[in-house]
Amino acid sequence: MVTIYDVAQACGCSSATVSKALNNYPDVSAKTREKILKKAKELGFVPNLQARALSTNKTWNIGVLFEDKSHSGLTHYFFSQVLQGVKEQAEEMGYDITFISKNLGGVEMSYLEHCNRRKIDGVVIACIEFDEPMVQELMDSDIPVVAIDYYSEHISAIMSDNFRGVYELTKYLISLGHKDINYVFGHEVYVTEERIRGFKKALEEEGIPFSDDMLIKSKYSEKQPNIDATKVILGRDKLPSAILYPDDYSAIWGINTLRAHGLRVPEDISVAGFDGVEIGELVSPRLTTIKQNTSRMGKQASLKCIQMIESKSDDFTRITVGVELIPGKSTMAKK
Amino acid sequence: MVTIYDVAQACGCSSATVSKALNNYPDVSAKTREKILKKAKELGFVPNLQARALSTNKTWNIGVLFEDKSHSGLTHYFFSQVLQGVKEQAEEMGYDITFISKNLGGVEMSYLEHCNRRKIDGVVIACIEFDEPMVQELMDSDIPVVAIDYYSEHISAIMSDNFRGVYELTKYLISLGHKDINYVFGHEVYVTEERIRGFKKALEEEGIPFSDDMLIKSKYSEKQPNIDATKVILGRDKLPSAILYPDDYSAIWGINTLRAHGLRVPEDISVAGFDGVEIGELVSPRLTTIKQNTSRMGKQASLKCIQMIESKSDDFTRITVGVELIPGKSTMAKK
DNA sequence: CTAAATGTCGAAACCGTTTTCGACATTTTG
DNA sequence: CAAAATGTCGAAAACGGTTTCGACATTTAG
Repeated sequence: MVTIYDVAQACGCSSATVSKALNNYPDVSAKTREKILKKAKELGFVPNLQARALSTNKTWNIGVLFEDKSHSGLTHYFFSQVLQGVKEQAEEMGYDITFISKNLGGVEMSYLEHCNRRKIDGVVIACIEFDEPMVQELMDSDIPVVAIDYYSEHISAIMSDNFRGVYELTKYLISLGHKDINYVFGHEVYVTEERIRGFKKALEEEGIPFSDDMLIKSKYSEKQPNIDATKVILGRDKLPSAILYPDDYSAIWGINTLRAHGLRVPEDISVAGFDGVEIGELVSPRLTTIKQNTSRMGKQASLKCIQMIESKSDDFTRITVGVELIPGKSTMAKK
Repeated sequence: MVTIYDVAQACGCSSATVSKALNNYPDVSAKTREKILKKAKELGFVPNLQARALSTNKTWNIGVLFEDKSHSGLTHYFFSQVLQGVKEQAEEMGYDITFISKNLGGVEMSYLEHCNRRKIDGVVIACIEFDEPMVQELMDSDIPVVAIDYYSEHISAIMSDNFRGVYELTKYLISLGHKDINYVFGHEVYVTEERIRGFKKALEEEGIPFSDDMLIKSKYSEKQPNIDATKVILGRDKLPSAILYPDDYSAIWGINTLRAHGLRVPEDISVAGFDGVEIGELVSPRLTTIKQNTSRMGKQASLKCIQMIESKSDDFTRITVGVELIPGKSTMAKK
């Protein structure tokens, strides 16, 4: 391995000067700088990031907390796109991203300790159980943290405009003549609350009375709970004319369940999803859904995280990313 | 930040002894070890990985090359599962994974240089254009490298049993009475060659003559090429009774194209995919496909990479991961 | 022309570990 | 009991950079 000392020797100068030349310090003459850069390239010098980090205390590394708890791989269909955004933006700005786990070098440890050992510059948290004490510990630390789809007073966060999403979706259904709408919703976190708020708001604005049984509790991205929720609806005396599901996958399971029960979608009942993952395009009928701008969410997360790192400001911000209504063929005007 | 020196001072011993105690060296008495460990915990000592890496030359870090060139996100549906396997296995063995890009700290560089700066211990390459000179440079370096779905004489690689996959799929179709089978195949890489070999072998064993026009060239995971390929088939005088597509997505686009042409699947024509991603389950008719064991592929990649790192052996191995036929409803017995 | 300002460089300390090797104390062996 | 072996520890160098501060040379100001 050729070091800064080798370059110094080859140039007949000190390591300090080499370091300065390489880092564009002003106090090195153009001539020596030239010579040093040339020699460095010639010798194939590659700076050692650990050594540099040791003295600068900056690793150009942002950690990502991302667990596929269900091991279903399904959560990936949404979050892997977010992750791609995180990755692209970080790379563009010169940062690497590495996953934070509970094990380093064979030693079990908390997420925070992992970050501290690696001297991670900042962290993006996505797709994880935010209530875990370990996650909270990390968010409470003084490492810059950006969360995706999580609400807290003292943390920067990126979220879709969930309120507006469901609001617009519901308005759209109402505009198609639907009044009897059910909303199968995911587990109770802030994101879900916002969506339900959007649902109620749309109903209210259109003068449709809300009642609790319009809401059916389910889970995000899980098969059985959504099949069960659908069966609950099917067991009722009077069927709604439209159903919203927590996400696109759930909607598809819902559609399959409705069909198995002899109902046609959208002729007998309209169905909409949420997320706007590619699958909605492929399935027939093409799913009506709200598309989240996953790439933008990821990029914003990286951007915000890096801003926090570089400004050393610990001011937190909540950034809302716009969503888009995708009218498909799984919904139609009520007859 | 509390360092090893702080611990040493608090214990009234030298930093060397602290280091030894922490790393289970034999030449430190049980008593002092106890005291050191206790004090270290008390003071909240967290070892600095960069400092350690500087002297041990080991970073507990494996790099991952993973580019979503098409930006479609689609490649992710398969590779994100592989990646999950890579991640899980690496984490279990104490390694972190970080993505390798062409930019570090705002400086453009090759993948190899990136690895060298970070002193990555080893690399897993997946989902990338292997022909790129930069990728070749990395594979030719003396960093341990494991590739996924790539064939080369001097590189360790993980691959599905592609030959057997298409072989069994074809045999299955033949067992359903199909003789007139077309194979829409992806771009020409080793994986594809193997699959075509499996296709031919199955035909041969069943005494069905092979002809070149049974093969239609297309691309993996891309919409238009597969629609086009399907149209080529539709334009022929005599339609086949079954079509194999390069992957599940392509199969679905194929099905949609066939339907748009008035054909029913599977009644008029049988269709099969490849990969076994979840979407095949959701779509109707449920797709007949070959399921690749993505998780296992990823885990094997990490495992092999770490073995190479730790044994310092540069012997390369090719590991083949078994596949599974998933009979669905997109194929049926020929009438 | 002298004093001050500026430009260019290097010695050395520092970042936080690991590891070698020798010193010393203690125990074992003969 | 002396010699040898063993156990326990620390000084110091090494890993590969960055950065401060002072030295010296050169240019500018007065």
